[in-house]
Amino acid sequence: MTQRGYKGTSMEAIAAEAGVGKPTLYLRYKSKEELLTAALGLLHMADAPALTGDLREDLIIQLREMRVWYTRLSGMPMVGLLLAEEGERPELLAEFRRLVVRPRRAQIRTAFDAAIERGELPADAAVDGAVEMLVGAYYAHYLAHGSRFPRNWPEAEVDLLLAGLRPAAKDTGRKRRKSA
Amino acid sequence: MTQRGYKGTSMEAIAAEAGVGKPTLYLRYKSKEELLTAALGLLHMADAPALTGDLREDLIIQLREMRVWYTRLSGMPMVGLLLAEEGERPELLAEFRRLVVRPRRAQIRTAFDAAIERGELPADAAVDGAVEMLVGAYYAHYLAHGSRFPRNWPEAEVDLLLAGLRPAAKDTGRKRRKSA
Amino acid sequence: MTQRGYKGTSMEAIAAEAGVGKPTLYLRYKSKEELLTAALGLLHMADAPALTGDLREDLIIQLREMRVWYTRLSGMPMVGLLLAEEGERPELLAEFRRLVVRPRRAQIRTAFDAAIERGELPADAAVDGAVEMLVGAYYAHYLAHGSRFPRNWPEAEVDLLLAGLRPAAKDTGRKRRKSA
Amino acid sequence: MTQRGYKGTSMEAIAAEAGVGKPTLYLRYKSKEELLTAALGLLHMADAPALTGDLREDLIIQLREMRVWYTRLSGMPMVGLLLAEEGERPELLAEFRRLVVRPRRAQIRTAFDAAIERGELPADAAVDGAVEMLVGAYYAHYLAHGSRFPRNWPEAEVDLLLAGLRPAAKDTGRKRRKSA
DNA sequence: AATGAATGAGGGTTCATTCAT
DNA sequence: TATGAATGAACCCTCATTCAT
Repeated sequence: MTQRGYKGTSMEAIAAEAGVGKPTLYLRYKSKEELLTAALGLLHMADAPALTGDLREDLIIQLREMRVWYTRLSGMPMVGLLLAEEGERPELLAEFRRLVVRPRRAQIRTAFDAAIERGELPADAAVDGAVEMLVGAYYAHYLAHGSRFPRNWPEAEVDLLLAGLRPAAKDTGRKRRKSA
Repeated sequence: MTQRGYKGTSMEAIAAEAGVGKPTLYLRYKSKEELLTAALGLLHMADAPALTGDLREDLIIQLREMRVWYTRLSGMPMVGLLLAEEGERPELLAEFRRLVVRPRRAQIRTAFDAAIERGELPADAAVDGAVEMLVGAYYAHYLAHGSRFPRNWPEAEVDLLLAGLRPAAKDTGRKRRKSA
Repeated sequence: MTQRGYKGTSMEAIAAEAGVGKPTLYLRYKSKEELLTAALGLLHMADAPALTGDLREDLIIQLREMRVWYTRLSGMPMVGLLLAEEGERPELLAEFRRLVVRPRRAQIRTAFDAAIERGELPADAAVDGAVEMLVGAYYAHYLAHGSRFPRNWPEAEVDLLLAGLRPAAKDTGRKRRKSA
Repeated sequence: MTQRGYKGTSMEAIAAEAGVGKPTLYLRYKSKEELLTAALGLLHMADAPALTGDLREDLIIQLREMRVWYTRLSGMPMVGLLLAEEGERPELLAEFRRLVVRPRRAQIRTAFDAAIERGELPADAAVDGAVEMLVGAYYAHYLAHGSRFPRNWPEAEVDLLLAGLRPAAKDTGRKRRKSA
């Protein structure tokens, strides 16, 4: 389903893939919409990885996981589907938010919160904005370049986020220019 | 078209919206695909706004424009469509990249480059990554919260990007916590 | 189907005639072409009638059967369809050759071969040409006069073929002038 | 038109081929049907070739011409079209009969009649049947084998017709077995 | 509980035909 | 006289959905 759009995904195909007859699907789900909503439920995220005690490390891990998750589950085509269908079927996107978007953000926030607790970050750090930039960079990169990411992509993003562009005093030396 | 996915967008509907008969569409476009590709061509971006000489200001203007553009043109449902259909019709996404994604990035880069020239930023600043985070934040926010953005969203994002999360010495005072 | 040309034969019409819905046809046949090809398969010829031991009699029986077959199955419109569509869909004509044309010719040849074996005909008789003239006369008559044939048409054709036009010595008395 | 069936021939194509706009066709012909009927009128046959004084020769010439005519004008697909459409548009076949079938038969008859006059054939020879067999052999051969004819096909057919299969007394030596 | 068979509705596309010029 | 542009109707085909078993 995640590959061909809402209309492009046929009950026939779903039934065939599941090895059952079409009417059987209707025993369990009242309609295609209900079935797809339920199918989203299978997209549970992995449990949060243990925190390492180092914010940079934690964020890199999160980005890596995010990339893996999206790659494995054809996440971007699916997100596309949800965005495209939002006007007609907002529950699908809502469900995705509940099951994927919010949990992922919560995980990342946890890393930030731990850093704040450790005093690594000020208590009023713009955590929400930071989360948005981190995960957003993934979407932006995908949209611009497709599914190929440079190997050190998570590190580069995290370093950039943490240090900011404008060197407050001296360059930390971590920043790199990305090509492409 | 931008609201219902490739399969969900019927020539019938397009024709009706245009106030013409279906065959009339086929006078101008050989197929649905051609029509949609051509439709993407109408999504030209506005010309780059003049640079103000202040990087922060320039970036904020860019983000504001981006938001306006996406809002007016139902950009996110359309991006969704392109992502969802990428597997089947990659030319559509490619065209969108050519017409929208790359030009927008180029505009933003111009602002960064000017800042570098002015000495506001080091010559090796991670401009690509920064661009990706800025525009990505838009996608991420939309995906998480829909089309409603806080009024000061551009400022918040830009400040965060420029200063970074980790205060080099003392807080600049510009950062704010966003409230979801 | 046999009445209106390939393009003129609509799945809708076929479905209606069969008393089912259009999609039902697609359950059994992947496309219109497949359906028509399969429909040709139903045109099996009857088994060869037993040989009588008299060539003239055998040929007359064959021609009679041919006429009945074509009349009953709207054979000429169908042949027309196949000829008309040969450029676009040569498999249809090929199938017809396999299922109808060749078997009929084989049956008629059998009668000739038996006659040769009995010594009624010389071993080098132009059997192929004779077959072609016999069945061809049917097509020619239909093309010139439509589906109405004189009652003694088979006899007249056969006698003419067997004796030839040019009386070798004495008229056999069997030939008759046909009246258009 | 002769290549693609009634429905398969579009006014668009005809207009394009004629180098005019579609509406122009409607100035001259009230409908597609009328246009096609008129188009049949262009299929005039060549004038009858002069008689040679030898029946066999004359018939061979006729068959040769027939073959050339049909080959050049895609006659068989056209005949197919007419037969296929007979149920719906009998005028087309009627016109073809008037313009082509009957004139050709008349020409062939002329050859026979001359032979009768010369005393080469008995006055009551089955001329109609003979004509039918000659031209029919063309159709039958085409139907069975397509547009490829053996080089000596006219001679073989004529000889067979004139002498008949059954040797009245002695083989004339002209008959040949055709292969395929 | 499960399904093979059936279908109404609709999609993209093409065609003969007609306006408006 | 000629045509570019438009269209109603129809065609092939697919899909979500439902019977009948």
